[in-house]
Amino acid sequence: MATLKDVAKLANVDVSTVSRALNNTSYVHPDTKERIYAAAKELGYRPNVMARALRQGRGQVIGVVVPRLHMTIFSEILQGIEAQAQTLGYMTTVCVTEEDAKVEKDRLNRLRDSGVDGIIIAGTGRNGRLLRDMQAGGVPVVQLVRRQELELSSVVADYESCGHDAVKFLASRGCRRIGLIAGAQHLAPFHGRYEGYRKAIAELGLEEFTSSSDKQVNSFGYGHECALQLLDENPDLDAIIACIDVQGLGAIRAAAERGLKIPEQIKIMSLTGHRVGRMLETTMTSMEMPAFQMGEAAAKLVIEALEADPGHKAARRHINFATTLVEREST
Amino acid sequence: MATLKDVAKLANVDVSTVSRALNNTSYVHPDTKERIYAAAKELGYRPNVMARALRQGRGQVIGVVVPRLHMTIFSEILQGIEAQAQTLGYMTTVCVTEEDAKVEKDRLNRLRDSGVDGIIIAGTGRNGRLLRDMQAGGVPVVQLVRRQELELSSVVADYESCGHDAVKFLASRGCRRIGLIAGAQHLAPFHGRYEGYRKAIAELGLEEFTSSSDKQVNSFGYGHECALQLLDENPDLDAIIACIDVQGLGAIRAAAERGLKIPEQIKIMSLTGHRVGRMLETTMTSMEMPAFQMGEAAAKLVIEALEADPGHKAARRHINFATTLVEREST
DNA sequence: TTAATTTATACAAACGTTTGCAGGAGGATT
DNA sequence: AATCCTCCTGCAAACGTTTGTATAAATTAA
Repeated sequence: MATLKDVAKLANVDVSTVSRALNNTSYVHPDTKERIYAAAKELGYRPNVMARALRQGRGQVIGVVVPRLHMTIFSEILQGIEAQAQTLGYMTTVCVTEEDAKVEKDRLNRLRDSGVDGIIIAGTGRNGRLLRDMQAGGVPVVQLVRRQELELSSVVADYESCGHDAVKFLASRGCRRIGLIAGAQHLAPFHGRYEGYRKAIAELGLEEFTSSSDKQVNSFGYGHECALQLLDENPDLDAIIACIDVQGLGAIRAAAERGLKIPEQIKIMSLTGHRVGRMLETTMTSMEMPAFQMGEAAAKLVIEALEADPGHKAARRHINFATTLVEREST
Repeated sequence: MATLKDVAKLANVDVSTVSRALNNTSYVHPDTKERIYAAAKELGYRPNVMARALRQGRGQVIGVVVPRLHMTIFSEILQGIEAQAQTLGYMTTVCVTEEDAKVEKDRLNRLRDSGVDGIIIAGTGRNGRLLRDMQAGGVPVVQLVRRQELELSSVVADYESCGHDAVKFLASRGCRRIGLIAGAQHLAPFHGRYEGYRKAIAELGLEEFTSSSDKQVNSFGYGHECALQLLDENPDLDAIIACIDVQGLGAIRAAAERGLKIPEQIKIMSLTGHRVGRMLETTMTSMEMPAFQMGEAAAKLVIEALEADPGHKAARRHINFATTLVEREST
């Protein structure tokens, strides 16, 4: 691998001049520049990212921390992050926590040690202190999907209106006994959706039906179990709202097991569409989240923060994406 | 951030001694060691990964290149890679190519420049030269899912027997007119499955029915279009094999659109289960691929290669995972 | 014409590690 | 008593950049 030194030797100048020429960072005589470019090209010179990182104290990398990828919205968001980061010249390193706060802590420390310039995290909510420290230490942090610390920037969807609109929509379709698979209330997205649900139900003068479980919240099983519970306790339910798609699939299964026809006897919808809904046999109505764009936004946010002012003094920003209802066969 | 120098000063020794003590890389007097540990702890010392990377020429990072993540087997494989890499002390940086050879080339170069120690790639097959160069240049490369260069190690599933077994299975269920959604023949997994299909069909003395499209191969639309074509050209088809789950979903939709009952009138199965099958309304029979384990294997392979011998002289290894048939309601 | 400015280049330090080499102290072996 | 290990530590170089400072030449301003 050719180094700056090699190029300098070939072009008959000092390494500093080569550096300045290649980075356009100071005056360099056009002729010299020419010679340097030629030399660099001839040697196939490519700057050593590690050396640059050491010198500059940052390595053009952003760290992404998610609970999991498979069968979740995060795989799509990650694609958005990666695409945007690449176009801005950054690499993306990803850590999967399996929703374990210990693992999350460890990964965050590793990321910091490895010198990432910024962090995007869909967290467990139990490492707020560490995250604030990192932000204070000059590594901007953007919260993804789950907003947990107001002191940190975030990119989320409007969960409350999402839950609210879903109820209103179902009511407009004639539903009066609407259940919610509530999800983990300590996580903002689930809590927000519940709030929206609750308010809409109150506004309409209806009764609340909710259910939760201590299974892994991002799963088919969670939806299945909760839906069964809802249906068994309230046989006259006419709609079930699931917070995420895989839960919705579980609910569909549960309805089938109880011999209920969708959508005639019961309507089912999801509040976090990630385009699975339209692939099903009975396509599922859902509030679609612009996952890819949310990823792009998060990447843009964190990179702007770290490039704009190294002192991270910029005000925190909270970006709220609207969700759009897509009606399909399940309602 | 405390540096080695700070620790050295506090412990009253030279930085080199601190380095050796902390890395257990040479004799250090127990008392001195004690002092050094104490000093390091007091200062909250954490080694600077970038400096170490520069010095050692490698940064404990492996690069992963995939065509996409969302709704594909790669999101699960990536989880396996990440988990294994982390336990072996490596970070994972991920690049998404969208199946574009130009993008792939660019990402590979960026990865190389940024000093990754190894690469795991599910590639387009059009950058073989570059990949071989990288391997020759000391950066081990492992091909993932798609084996394209025999000179490089690989982790794949046994596609041929997968296609073969599927046909045999369907035949055992009484099917005689079995169609295949063939996929992109320039990609090994699809080609292999076709070969298995072809051979089994021949052994059974049956007729071949295949279909392909020039849509994005990893999609619902691909499966849908191909299935419609198969069904319209051969109304008496009694089974359709899709290479991957999302294609299978498309095929199910297509069958429904043609008014065919599953599994009575037509059986449908997928050859790359990634656990979507069991969540559907009509659960889908599929050859399940141990995606997570394949990811783990790939990570282990690439890390062993780079740690075992820096000269990368080790023989290439090809790991072939068996797939297991899981029968569900669609057959 | 002289002083001030701009342009162009080189020197050298720094970023924080790891590591080859040298050397001192002490014990064991000849 | 000389030699040879083993244990322990420090010095200094190196990894490949970026960047502050110095300086010389060319240009402009006064």
